Amino acid sequence: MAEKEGMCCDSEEIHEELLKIVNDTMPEETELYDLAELFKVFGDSTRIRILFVLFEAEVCVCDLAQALNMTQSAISHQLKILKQNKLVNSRREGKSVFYSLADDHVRTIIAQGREHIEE
Amino acid sequence: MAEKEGMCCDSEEIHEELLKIVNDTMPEETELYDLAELFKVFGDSTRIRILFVLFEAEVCVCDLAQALNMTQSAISHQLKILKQNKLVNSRREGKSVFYSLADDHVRTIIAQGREHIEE
DNA sequence: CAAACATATGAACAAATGCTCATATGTAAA
DNA sequence: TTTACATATGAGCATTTGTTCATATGTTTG
Repeated sequence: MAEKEGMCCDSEEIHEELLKIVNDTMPEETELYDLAELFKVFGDSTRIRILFVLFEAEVCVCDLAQALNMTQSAISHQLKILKQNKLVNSRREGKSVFYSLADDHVRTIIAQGREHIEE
Repeated sequence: MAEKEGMCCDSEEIHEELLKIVNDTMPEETELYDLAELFKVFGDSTRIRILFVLFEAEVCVCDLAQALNMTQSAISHQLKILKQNKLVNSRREGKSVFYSLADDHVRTIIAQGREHIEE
């Protein structure tokens, strides 16, 4: 067999097999990107805190800002990201907009995360 | 009752109740930070791809680099982050270092993420 | 309609992030 | 010990990200 560029670890069979398995089981490029994008949303403590508030109740923007002691603008920007990624829903009631959790995956994902860091 | 600074939405009782609930159920500052830190790790498609390879087998660094068509250095940097957050373990065998999944929370978290984006 | 309130949004800026490049460390073979 | 291979790591750089500030949009009330 001709030498292959980039071979390493002195193994040859394992590479082929590994590459085959990876090709078979690795999700599509776009799914990988979407997955990373989703977790990026959970990767900010402000958004995590917003979600913890929404675990308890449906809350309007200014209440969120007050509960988390942050600017209305900062909260609003983050809510937009949460909504774009379908983690929250919004409902207008008069001048206020109330936000709530979109589905239970959010709870599950965060619960698993907590389990992990508690070891 | 004296007017409170920062009141909003023309409600008063709800605020107090909300703030109480939030104080009771919101995790500690450090846990929130750690949680966000953990999800940040999942929030990069390179690291996600590494994890998908490790779902299938214990793999050494250069094989990972080859399978994902990336630099050894880039992979090594990301593996360090994965290891710091206890998502992977490593084991030295001669010149090579083999990486493997640390525990099943990783699988669960990613599985939940996939479910979410598939709606 | 105008004024007040609640929310959304664009620009700007500082901080964090991921890759590359060069090089250091660690291990095995000659 | 020297050489070669596998991995780790620090510095530098371009990109992304979260907040602030100013302002726009949307809604209710006077």
